[in-house]
Amino acid sequence: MGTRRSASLRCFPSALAASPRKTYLRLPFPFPCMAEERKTLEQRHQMSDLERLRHSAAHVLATAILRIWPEAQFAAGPPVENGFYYDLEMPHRISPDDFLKIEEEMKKEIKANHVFERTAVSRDEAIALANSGRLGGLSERPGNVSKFKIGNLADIPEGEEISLYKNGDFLDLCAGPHVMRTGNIGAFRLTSVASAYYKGDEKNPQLQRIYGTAFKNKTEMEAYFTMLEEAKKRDHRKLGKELELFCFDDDVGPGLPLWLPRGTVLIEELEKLAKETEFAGGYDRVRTPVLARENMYLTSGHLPYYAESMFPPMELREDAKGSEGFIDFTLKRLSFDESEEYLREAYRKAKGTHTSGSYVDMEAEFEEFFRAIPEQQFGDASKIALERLFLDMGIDEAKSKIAPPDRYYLKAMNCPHHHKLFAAVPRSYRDLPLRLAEYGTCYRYEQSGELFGLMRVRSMQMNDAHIYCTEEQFESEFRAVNEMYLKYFAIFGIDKYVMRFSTHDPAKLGQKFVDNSELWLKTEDMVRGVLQRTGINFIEVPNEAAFYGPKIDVQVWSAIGREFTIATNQVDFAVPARFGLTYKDRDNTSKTPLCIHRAPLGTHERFVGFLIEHYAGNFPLWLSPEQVRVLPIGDEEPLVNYAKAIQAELRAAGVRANLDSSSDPIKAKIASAEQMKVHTMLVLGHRDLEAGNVSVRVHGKGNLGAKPRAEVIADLLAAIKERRA
RNA sequence: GCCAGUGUAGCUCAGUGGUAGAGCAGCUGUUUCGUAAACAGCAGGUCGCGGGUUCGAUCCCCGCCACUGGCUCCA
Repeated sequence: MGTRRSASLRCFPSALAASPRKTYLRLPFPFPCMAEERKTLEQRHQMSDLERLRHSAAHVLATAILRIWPEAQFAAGPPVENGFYYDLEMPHRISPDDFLKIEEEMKKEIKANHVFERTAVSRDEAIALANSGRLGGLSERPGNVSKFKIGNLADIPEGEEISLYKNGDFLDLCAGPHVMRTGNIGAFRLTSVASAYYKGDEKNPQLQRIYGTAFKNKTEMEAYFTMLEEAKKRDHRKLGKELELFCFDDDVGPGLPLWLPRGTVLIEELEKLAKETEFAGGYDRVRTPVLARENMYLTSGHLPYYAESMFPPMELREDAKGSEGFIDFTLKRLSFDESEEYLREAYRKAKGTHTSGSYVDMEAEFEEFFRAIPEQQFGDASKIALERLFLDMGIDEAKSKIAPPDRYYLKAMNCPHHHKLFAAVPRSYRDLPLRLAEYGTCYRYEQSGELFGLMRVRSMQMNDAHIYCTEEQFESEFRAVNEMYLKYFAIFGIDKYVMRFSTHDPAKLGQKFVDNSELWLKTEDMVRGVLQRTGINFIEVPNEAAFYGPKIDVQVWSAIGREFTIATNQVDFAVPARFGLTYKDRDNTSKTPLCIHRAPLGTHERFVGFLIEHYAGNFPLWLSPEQVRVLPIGDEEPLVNYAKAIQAELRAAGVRANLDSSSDPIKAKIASAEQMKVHTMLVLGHRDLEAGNVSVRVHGKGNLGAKPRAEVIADLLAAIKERRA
C-alpha cells in the first residue's frame, strides 16, 4: 500500500482549499521555488537574472549574520518569487529588531564588492570542509560542524559536480549560479522572520527563516513595496470589516464566517449569476443535507484517510465504541482476506484500550501502525506486531464493549450526496448528461494555523455541480464547462488566468492512480483536445492528477497581480463505480458514467475574498451591496417626499436603494456614502425637484450632473441587467 | 498542529505596578445645507479568558483562547 498521501483521496476541489499565501508565492512553472525540491542543473541554468541576484543576496545575508553570530549554522538559502530567504539555526532568536543591525553588515559586504568565486571540489573535500565547520561559515569553526550542509551534500546525486561559492570570507556549498560581485545587488531589504523545518520535513529540526527581497535598483524595489501597500489596502479582511460584509466571532468559532447583510448580497448575486448560467446550460438544481452517515464516506473512500480534515463525528449512541465499518473498509483496502478474523479481533482489542480516546485519535494511531509495516512483510510480521501492541485486553472483554455506532459526519464535499441522487432513480442513457448543481455548504476541519480570512475557512459554500455523462458526451460537456469559466472571467474583468492541467504518472498506475492506463490516456487526450481546440490558456503539469482522473486547477490574477487558485475542474472515472452508479445503455447493458466535478466560482467565501481585492471593494453596480443611496439636501417635506418616491421606484424595480434622511449636511451625507463605497448617489435639491431631475454622483467618478429622473433610473436598470463592469 | 508576534470602547489606536484615555461611529439636542464630514452634550470598557507574584495587576510570570506572519497541511 502507498503512503498516506498517495492513498488519500483527492476528491473534489483540492484547490479550493489551497492557501493563497502559498499559491501566489509559487514561481512560474516550470521552475520550482521550493527549497525542498532539489533543482536540476537544467533548472538552475534557467534562473533569471533577478533570481541570481536574490540568491546572491541570501549569501550576503548569511555573511552578515555570521559577523554578528559566528556560531550560526545555515541550511538552505534559495530565491523565491518575491525575494529570498536563508534558513539557519542558532541560540539567538532573530526578531525584526535585529534587521537594522544585519542590514548594516550586509551593506558593508555589498560595498566591499566581493567576487562570487566558484570552485569545484570532490565529495570528500566538501565533507572535510563541513566537518571543520567551514561550510556556511566565515572561517573554520572547530566543534561546530556544518551539519545541515552535510545533509545537503547527501542530496547531491553521485556524478554531479559539487561546487562551492565564496564571497569575501563566506564559503558555502552551493550549485549557483550567482551574480558576479556582491556590489551587483542594487537594493535589498529584510522583510520577515518565520520558522521552517529543515528540508521541509516536520520530523527535522525547526530552523529560523529570514526572508528578504532584493532588486537591481532602488526604483524597482520601491515599486514592489508600493504594490504591497496596495495589497494591504485591498486586504479582504480589512475591507470586509470596513464595508460591513462579514465577520468572525469567538463564540461561533474560528474559520466560520458570519455574513452581514452587505456581504450576503455579494454571495446571493453570485448565486443568481450561477443559477442563470447553469439553467441556460441545462443544469438541474438539487439540495442535500449538510451531514451524512459514516458509511457513505467509507464507500466514497474519504474515511478513514480524510477523517482528520473532517469535523469529528456526532455519535447518536453513547455506548458506541467500535467501528465495524472502519474494519470492513480497512480490510477491503488492504486485502487481508486470510487474516481478516485476526485483524478484527486485534482492532477490537485496540478499541477497548482506547475507550476514552476519540475515534479520530484511535484511527490515526491504527493507521500509523499499518504504515510502519512494509507492505511485503505484512503477513506474519503484522500479526506479531499487532499482538505486541494490542496485547492486554481479552477478546471477550473487548467484544463486550463494542456496539455498532450510528455516526454522522458534516459533509466536507457534495459529491457523495450527489452520487446518491444519481442512484436514486433508474438512469438510462437518455438521462445523460445529467448535471446536478447545488450551492452546498461544506465543513472542513482545517488546522488552526491554516485559517486565513475568507480564503481558508471551515464552512464554505461551493458553486458545485457534478455532470454525469458518457465517454462520447465528455468532450462537449467539458467544453461547455470551460466556456462557462471564460464567461465568468469576462464578467469579472479577469484578464489573466491559466488552467493547470494535471495528468497521471504512468509509473504510478495502481498506486497513486487508478489502474486503467487506457482510460487515463483516453481521458487525458479528450481533455487536452478540448483545451487546445478552445484556445484556452493552459499548461500541462505531469503526475499531479487526482487519483481518479485528470484535473484542472484554475488560477486567476487579481487586478493588482496577485495569484489565486479559485476553482478546480476534475474528471472522475473511478468514484461513480465505488458507488455502483450505472445507467442502461442502448444495448441494454449497465454502464458506469463518467463524472465531471466542477465549481467555476469555487467557494463563495474565497471568491468573494478574491473579488474584494480585485475590485478594492469598489464593486460594479450589479454586485454593489448598496447600489443607490438617495441623498436629499436638507429635510424639507417636499424634497424628502421626492426622495422617498425615487427610492420606492428603485426598490420596486429590484434595486438596492437606500435613503439618507438624516439631518447631516449634504457634504457629510456624501462623505459617509463614499466611505461605504455606495455605487451611485442620487443627490436631490430644490433645483432637481422643480425640474424633475436627479443629480448623479458615482463612487470614484464624482459628480456627473443632473439628468431627468426617468432616464437615470432606466440607465441604472440597464447597467444592472447587463452586469456592466 | 509547530515557531514567532499581537490582543485596551463598535472601529482605529494612545497609556500606566495604584482598577483607563483620544478620534471616528452611536444616542440627544441645535444646525437646513448643492457634491468627501456643522456644533454641543451624553453614553460607552471585567484592558481576550483563567491562574500566580504583589498590600495592590490592564501592566510582571504561567496556562488557555483568538488573530497576524510563516512552516506543515490542503479531498
